[in-house]
Amino acid sequence: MDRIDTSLIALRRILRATDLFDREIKQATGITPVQFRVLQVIADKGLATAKEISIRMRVSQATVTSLIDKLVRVGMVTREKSASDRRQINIHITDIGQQTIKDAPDPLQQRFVRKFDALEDWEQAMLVASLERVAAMLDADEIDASPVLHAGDIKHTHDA
Amino acid sequence: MDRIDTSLIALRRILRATDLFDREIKQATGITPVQFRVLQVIADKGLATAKEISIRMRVSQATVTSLIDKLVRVGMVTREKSASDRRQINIHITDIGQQTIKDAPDPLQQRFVRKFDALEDWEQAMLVASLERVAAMLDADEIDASPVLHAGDIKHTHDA
DNA sequence: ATGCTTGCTTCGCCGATCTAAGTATCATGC
DNA sequence: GCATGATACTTAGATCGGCGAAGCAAGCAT
Repeated sequence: MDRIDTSLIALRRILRATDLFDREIKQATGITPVQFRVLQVIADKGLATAKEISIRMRVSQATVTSLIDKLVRVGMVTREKSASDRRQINIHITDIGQQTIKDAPDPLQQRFVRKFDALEDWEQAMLVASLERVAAMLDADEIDASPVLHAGDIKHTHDA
Repeated sequence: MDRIDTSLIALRRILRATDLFDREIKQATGITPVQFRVLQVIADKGLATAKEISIRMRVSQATVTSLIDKLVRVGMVTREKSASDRRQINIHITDIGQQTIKDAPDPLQQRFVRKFDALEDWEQAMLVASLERVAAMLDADEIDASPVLHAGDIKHTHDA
């Protein structure tokens, strides 16, 4: 088996792993991974408009509306008309929502951090370099700097 | 320490890139990414049973049935009862299906292969090692390299 | 004031996914 | 040989995420 195959298989394993972690988030939080992501986006600044969310998640506003509906229903966010522009709706995260994010285990990252810490220094350096390399290889050219990822979005890190 | 953040960000970029490629597949092939994956699995050996597919893709058989239905409808695969075990249905890929895969080879793979080939030998070796390492780090423990994974195998963290 | 634009919701639809409940077939034990 | 149970698949019915089109409400521009 050549290197390319090996690499691709490893990549798929990585993707699959994130996929599995999606399911864990669902278990842990009671909401779906997608809804959780919305919650994260809102939590990022404490509030957000539907438009912002739809852009960051690259889905339609219609989809955002229905996702917000669900989060409102379980009391994790609230809708409030913007004072400055009454067309806009500010979506605020509630204490419950905040707590949900805080309690969410985020196993993908935890696992990664734990194992990463255990590596030798040179190995860490190699991994970092390699991951960046691969990311650069795969990145579409026009990707903006603030990715919001699927797969439950590896959170915690204030990404740049 | 910053290496972790850097790594996580790179990981996100990788995941995001694959997400974008999903959409490209849809565009290029006319079928959905999921259906395309089914097609790939079948193409892998020329034929497959529903059971095999459901295991490899980690979805229920019911899901596979409906996906196969769609591929049959567009003439990319055919169903044929197995001679040896008449409970089984062998799903064969048709010329059209074959052509679809050929014409729309996984763009992720394409891009990766192209860039990978351009790397120095030592760099290729490093990437392979690193990707495998990361995959191993992220893989749930009970999930292993090769073949079988049931949906039921996925452990949900009760206490850990 | 009239009309265009923007932000959000509603509506009707589809795809992927699941569980539960079938149907058909095989494999075993008696 | 046949009843019992396991296997392989399909059907039925549900939920969720997603979309586009149409609608409504509020700003903006001329």
